[in-house]
Amino acid sequence: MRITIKEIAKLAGVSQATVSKIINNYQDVGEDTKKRVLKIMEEKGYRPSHSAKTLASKVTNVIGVLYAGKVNVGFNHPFFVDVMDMFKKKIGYLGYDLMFFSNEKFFLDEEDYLARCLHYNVDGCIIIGGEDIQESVYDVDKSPIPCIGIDIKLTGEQSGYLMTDNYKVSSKVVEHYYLLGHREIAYIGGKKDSVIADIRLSAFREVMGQYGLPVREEMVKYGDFFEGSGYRAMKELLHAPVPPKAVFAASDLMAFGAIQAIKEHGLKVPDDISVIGCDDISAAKHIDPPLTTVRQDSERIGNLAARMLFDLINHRINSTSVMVEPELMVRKSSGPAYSQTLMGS
Amino acid sequence: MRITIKEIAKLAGVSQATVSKIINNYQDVGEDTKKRVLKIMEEKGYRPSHSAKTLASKVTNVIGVLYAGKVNVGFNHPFFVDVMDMFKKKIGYLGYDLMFFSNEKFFLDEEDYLARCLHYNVDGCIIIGGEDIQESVYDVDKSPIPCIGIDIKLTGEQSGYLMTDNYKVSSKVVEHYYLLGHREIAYIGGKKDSVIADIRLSAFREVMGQYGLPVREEMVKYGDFFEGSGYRAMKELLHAPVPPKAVFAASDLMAFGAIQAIKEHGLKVPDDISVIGCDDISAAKHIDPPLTTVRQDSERIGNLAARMLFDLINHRINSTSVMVEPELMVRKSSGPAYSQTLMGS
DNA sequence: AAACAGAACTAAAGCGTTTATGTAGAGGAG
DNA sequence: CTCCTCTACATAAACGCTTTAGTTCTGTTT
Repeated sequence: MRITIKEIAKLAGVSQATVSKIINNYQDVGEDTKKRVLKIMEEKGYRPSHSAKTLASKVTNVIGVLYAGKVNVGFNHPFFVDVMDMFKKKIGYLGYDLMFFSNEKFFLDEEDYLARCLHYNVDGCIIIGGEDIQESVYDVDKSPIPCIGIDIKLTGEQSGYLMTDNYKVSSKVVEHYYLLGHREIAYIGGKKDSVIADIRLSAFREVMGQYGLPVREEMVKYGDFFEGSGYRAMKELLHAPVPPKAVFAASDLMAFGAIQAIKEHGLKVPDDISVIGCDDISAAKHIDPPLTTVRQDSERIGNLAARMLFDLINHRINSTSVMVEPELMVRKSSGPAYSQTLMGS
Repeated sequence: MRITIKEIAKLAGVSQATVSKIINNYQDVGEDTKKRVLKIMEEKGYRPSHSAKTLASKVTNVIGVLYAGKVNVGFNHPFFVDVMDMFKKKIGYLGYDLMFFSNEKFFLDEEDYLARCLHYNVDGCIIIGGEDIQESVYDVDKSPIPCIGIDIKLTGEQSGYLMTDNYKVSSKVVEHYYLLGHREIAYIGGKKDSVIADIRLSAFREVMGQYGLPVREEMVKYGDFFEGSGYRAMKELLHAPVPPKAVFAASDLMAFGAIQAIKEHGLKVPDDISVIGCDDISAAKHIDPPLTTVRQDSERIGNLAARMLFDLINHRINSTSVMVEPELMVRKSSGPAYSQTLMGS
């Protein structure tokens, strides 16, 4: 059936050990035997068995990919997809393949992430955060398995994490609006219990304070990151006694909803009201007007994640965390505070 | 270190075989021993070793995911991402995990897909097509490993494939335009050597013929599926002696480019020129005007792929292929042929 | 010439499972 | 009471690789 080391050894007239050593680049093998054995392997189409190798050596060269959220953000989350794309490239280059664990039932336990990791004996894993984290992911954080979290704080001995500096997300938006002359900014946030939304909101409040700007509570709304909630929040804002002239939505989709609401209200973006989103999803630059938004550096995060995980696995570093700077993509949906007045005068 | 069957067996006072049988639900084990052993496994936190199990049984419960294209479409291809998302859910439910092979160097060979599959001993694999297929994927098609191709024709004994019915893609667009009164339709296709683009174009020609409509060669342009090429193609079309009133672009991004070109030319969509795209990417409904486009049923494809692969693995079916019907998403970018004239009169 | 060192290789145990084969004991048929 | 059939287990080999601890041989040193 399968061509094994044993057969190669027999054909080459050497021992299994020698063949194994050739495969693994040991030094104590003669040049000529090496050539002869390699030739036979080539001819016979020898393929090493991953399971046998793993069983014997305990090394898999496999990285587990865990989605920690209760709702399966899966593949189609714009930010995580970009991160993973880069991560896969980098970690692949370093010699690892990726294992995606199914979210469905597993041996004995339903959502036992650690069990999955131990089962496959992964060399390390990457944990994708998000909202509504399942507690059981922290079991692998605490285990000796090296792991890197994206948008989730891992504090284990062999863990590290990466996330966008969400404080800077808010501060860049506030600064941009401030420079455009805006003095009041409305905020459409994510779910109240979302960690990230929380950081952004408190950063927003803090930075506003630094610029000496007030934050009226009626100017703060909560959505769910999706379009409809942005639409509804904006409707409410438009019906406030003094509607805002500048809005910061914590996701692009909510910003889309907000723009829709503004248009329906007979106003123009950005002439009457400026809107800034967050994420820079691909649609952002195609809508009307092209959306000013905050872009997370997903490439850099994916790249760093791969490198950090590699170093963690090889004991080159200890537990670390890094905050990655976001970038403000200035497009057409944000404009000066008084353009309307100026045009009207 | 690791808790093994052996230890469980010793603790329970039974043989390894008995423990193994309990894990694998064999019938010849007494109820009370079963309970006792399960309890001990639970207490000791026993986790089966995948590699040992695989080595002994030859079954991995792992599906390999192969991207067959030379350019790494990776995770962020809108259509394939949706397909994979559904596929992962379904196949996970059936008890399989997913292995993504890195595109980078591998043992001995650079791009030897079959080697990867044999190395990991996958139970089956899913092959993601696209443009510029690497010949070596057909090695696994021809091998006894069950595989399902998405947008790639696999004809092996243990293979099957799924793709959108690209004939219908063209025919639905032509029919829609025909019903709106259009009699001439311009076509902006993909790369000349792209299989899928080719099917769509010849289907376009054929269906146009069925409706008795002419296809002037100057109304057929080739792009590369990206925005810029759609923009350039449209520019050319606009400068034709008789510019078209209806355009079918073989990708949404090219449609975006075309719309941009039309706007810059001082014309309106759809009043002056109608545009239809293909893919229904998320941005399509957000642009101005919302794009009429053809949607591939990625959920259905992912779902079917999982089921077919499962049946192939378990010898419930033989080689099969299915064409999945696309859906025309009618939005605002396509309108009646003579609206301009009507409005002008 | 004896002793030794290093290079090139081998033997065999071990990794954690599965599984074919074997067997002890209980119960039923004759 | 013996023989047979089940049931409920046990034994041990096998899976394909790695790795430790040798072993053999060649060449150098004293």
